[in-house]
Amino acid sequence: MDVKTICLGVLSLGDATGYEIRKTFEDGPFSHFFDASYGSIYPALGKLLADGLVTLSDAEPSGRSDKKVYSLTDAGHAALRAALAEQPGRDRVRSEYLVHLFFAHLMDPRDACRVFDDYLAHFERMVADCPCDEDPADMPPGQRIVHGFGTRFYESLAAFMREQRDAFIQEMNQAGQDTEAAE
Amino acid sequence: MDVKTICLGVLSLGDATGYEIRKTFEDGPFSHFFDASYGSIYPALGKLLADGLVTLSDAEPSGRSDKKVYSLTDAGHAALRAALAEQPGRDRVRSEYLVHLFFAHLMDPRDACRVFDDYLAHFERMVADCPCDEDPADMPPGQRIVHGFGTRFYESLAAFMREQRDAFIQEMNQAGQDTEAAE
DNA sequence: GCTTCGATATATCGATATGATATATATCGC
DNA sequence: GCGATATATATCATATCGATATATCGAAGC
Repeated sequence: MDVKTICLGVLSLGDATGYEIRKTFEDGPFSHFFDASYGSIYPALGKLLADGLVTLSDAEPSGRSDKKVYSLTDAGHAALRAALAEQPGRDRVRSEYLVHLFFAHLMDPRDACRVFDDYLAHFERMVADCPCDEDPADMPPGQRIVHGFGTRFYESLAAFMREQRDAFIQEMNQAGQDTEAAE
Repeated sequence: MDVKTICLGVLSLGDATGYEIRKTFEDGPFSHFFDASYGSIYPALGKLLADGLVTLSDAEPSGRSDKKVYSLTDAGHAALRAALAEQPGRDRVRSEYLVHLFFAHLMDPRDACRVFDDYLAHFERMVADCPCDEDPADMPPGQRIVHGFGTRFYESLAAFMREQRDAFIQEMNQAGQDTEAAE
C-alpha cells in the first residue's frame, strides 16, 4: 500500500487539501498507524489527478487562490475498494526509543533514564489527549476497533512502563555507580 | 537514526555478516521495533567500512570464500555511543492491517473478518513464539525492558482483539445482510 | 490601520530506504 | 548424486523522508 492509496482513503472521509491530508497523519485518526510527508503526498495527488481518481473541487471564493481541494471520483472510490480487497502487508515499526533502551548499557545512565521517562510521558500523553472529536459509538465498527486498539495500546504500555520504572532507574543508577567506582 | 547506526548496534552484540544482520531484524531481538532491507544494509556496511567504523574479520577457513564478517572497531563503538547520546526520533508505525480495518465498511464483510482474524492470529503467534533464546533475567536491564515491552504489547492487543472479535464479526455480517437486502 | 506571528498551503530535491531480483555457494535429507 | 533450503552478496527502479523555499491568510496587539 503506497501513499496514493492512503490518500484515496483520507479523501473518502471528505474533500481535503494536501495540507489537510498531511494533518490527518499528524493529528487525526491515522496518526497512530500511518504517516506520510509532503514529499510523497503532493506527487501522489498529482498522479491520482492524472489517473482520474481524484478531481479538484470548485474552489470556494472565500479561500485563497492557489488552494486545491481534492475530491474522490467514482473511479477513485473503486480503486480504493480494490486496494482494500488485497491482502494487507505486514506491519512496519521503527522505534528509536526502543533502540536506545535496548542499548541502555552503552549510555550515560542519566540519559537512559531520561529516554525512559520521555517515552513513558509520550504514552501517557497519548492516553490523555486521544484525538477523538467523535463519539466512538457513532463510528463504523472498523473505526471503533481501530480507535479502541490505539487506546488499549497506549494504556497497556504506559502501565507496563510505570510498573517497570523504579526497578529500571535503580538498576541504571547502580550500573553508573559501579562504573564510577571502577574508575 | 539511519541504518548505519543500527548496524553498529547489531555488531556491538557480536561479529556478523550482512546476511546475519538482516536476520536480526527478521527473527532476532530487533524484529519487533526495527527493520532494514539488504538494499540499505550492504551500502551502510560499505560506508562504515570506508569510515573505519567496522573492519572485516579474518575469514575462518571453513567458510565460503566471498563471506564477509564485520566487526566493530573502537571508532565504531564510539560512534554508536555518540548516536545513543542523541535524542531519539519519534516512533514510526505503518500498519496496513489497521488501515484495512479502519475502512472495513468499504470492504466485503467476509474479507474484513478475514483481515481481523489474520491480525489476531499474528498477535497470538507473536505471544506464543517469542524469539528469546536467552533468559530475560540474564539480559542487561535495557534489553529486559524492551523484551517485556514487546511481550506486553502482543499480549494486550491479542487480548483486546479476542474481546472485540464476536461483536465485530456480528456487526460486519449484519452490515453485509443489510447490503444484500437493499439490492 | 499597521505589524507581526502562527497557521495554512503548495512545491521541490537530495539523501535514504524499500522490495524485488539476480547470482552463487553451502548444507542436509534422501 | 540430487534437489531443496539456507546462506550470502549485490544492484536497481521506485518510493519515501526530511528539510527547505515560498507565499498567503487571519487574528492579536498596539
